Amino acid sequence: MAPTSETLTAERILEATEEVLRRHGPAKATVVDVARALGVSHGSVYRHFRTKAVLREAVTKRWLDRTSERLAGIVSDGSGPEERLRAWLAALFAAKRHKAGDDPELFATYTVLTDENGTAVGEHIADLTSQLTRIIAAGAGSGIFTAPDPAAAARAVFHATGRFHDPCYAREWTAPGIDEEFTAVVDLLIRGLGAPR
Amino acid sequence: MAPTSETLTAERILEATEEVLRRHGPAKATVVDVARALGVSHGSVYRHFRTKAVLREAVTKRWLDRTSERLAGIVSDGSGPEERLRAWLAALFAAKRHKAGDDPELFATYTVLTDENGTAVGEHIADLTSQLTRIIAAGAGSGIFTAPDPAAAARAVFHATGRFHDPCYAREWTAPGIDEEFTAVVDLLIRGLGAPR
DNA sequence: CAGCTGACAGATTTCAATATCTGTCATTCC
DNA sequence: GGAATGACAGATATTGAAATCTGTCAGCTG
Repeated sequence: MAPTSETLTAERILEATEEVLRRHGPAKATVVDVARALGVSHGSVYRHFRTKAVLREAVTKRWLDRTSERLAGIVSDGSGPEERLRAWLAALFAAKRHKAGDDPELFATYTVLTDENGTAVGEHIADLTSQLTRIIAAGAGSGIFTAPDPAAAARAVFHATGRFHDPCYAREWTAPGIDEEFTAVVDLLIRGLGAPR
Repeated sequence: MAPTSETLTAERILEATEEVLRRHGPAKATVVDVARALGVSHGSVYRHFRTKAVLREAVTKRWLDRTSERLAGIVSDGSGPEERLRAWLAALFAAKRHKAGDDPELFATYTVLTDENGTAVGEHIADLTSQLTRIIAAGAGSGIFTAPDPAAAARAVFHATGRFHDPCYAREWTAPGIDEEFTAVVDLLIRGLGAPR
């Protein structure tokens, strides 16, 4: 709909694809739609992305990366390890919950995208657990946490909090009492990580 | 296919329904199929179950209850609270993993049934957390665990181990390293529950 | 000549007609 | 007379023909 005369870049295609996905949903978003939105032929899109699947994967990666980048800021903020871990987990929960709550349809769209795309999700999770590992390793370094293997501890914490960040639980994120549940799990985990007294 | 002349009971209908679901899958299992399997008219089935949804719910409940009952045995076995908690969580994981692994198609069928049936699932989860509560309360009573609110602690433990019993993770239950992940999470939780040293 | 186009083959999706199913109930059967 | 039947209306699912989409590529365009 906007036949801009700028040169066609992968970036512009990704933006247009996001827009088409937002408008039409994952099932009806076609490469032809994306091309039309850019005012080019669909053959041109295939010059930048070999297949529709590759294009969708790129969009998915961008979306996931935006969350990772926001959280990265918390990893090295000023507070102590325990506060930082709490803040990071709370921020992860808040980020996912907002994505799901603010625009449920768009969230459903991206849930479909992530489902069809294990690789991008795997990298995203690796990203997140690596951030968690840094927080826990710092805590172990300063004697606040006991963690012989910080990476393993990070994975355990990540898995144990799945209920508060995994999309398959999204419908429960609006349930009353969910914040208490979150706090209960995080408290338990932090007690578990704590150095013996 | 088996026009037995026994009287038609709810029990017999449930058995036939399980069989039809096993054979045809959740999408194609019809009330007419169930009636045919019993050698009766479908009107007779409606005498015992008001709607198809009610029938499916009853089948779902039976299936879930079978798991609950198996686990109930562990709640009051001889060992100490920590071992009992470990054994119970491991048994829950093992039960679910076997259900998923032994007959993936049947598991997929019941996953559809549980998805369409929040109430039965809710009761099943209430059942399980109540068993967990008893274990944790016993541990708190003998000073092994610290748990001001055993029911809340039980819910936290149940949520934190979701990765190892929630059907939405079933595809990861065959991944290598899953046992180490399970142990890591359980260790962390048990450390978190432990009385301060 | 680098980038774009649009026609094309095969795969996939849509849509409307057709068939089946759900749930009811007047009637039949023991 | 209590349980079972089967015909029925409306809802849902299946099917196959037509439309659309994906991915390719020979040729156009600036």
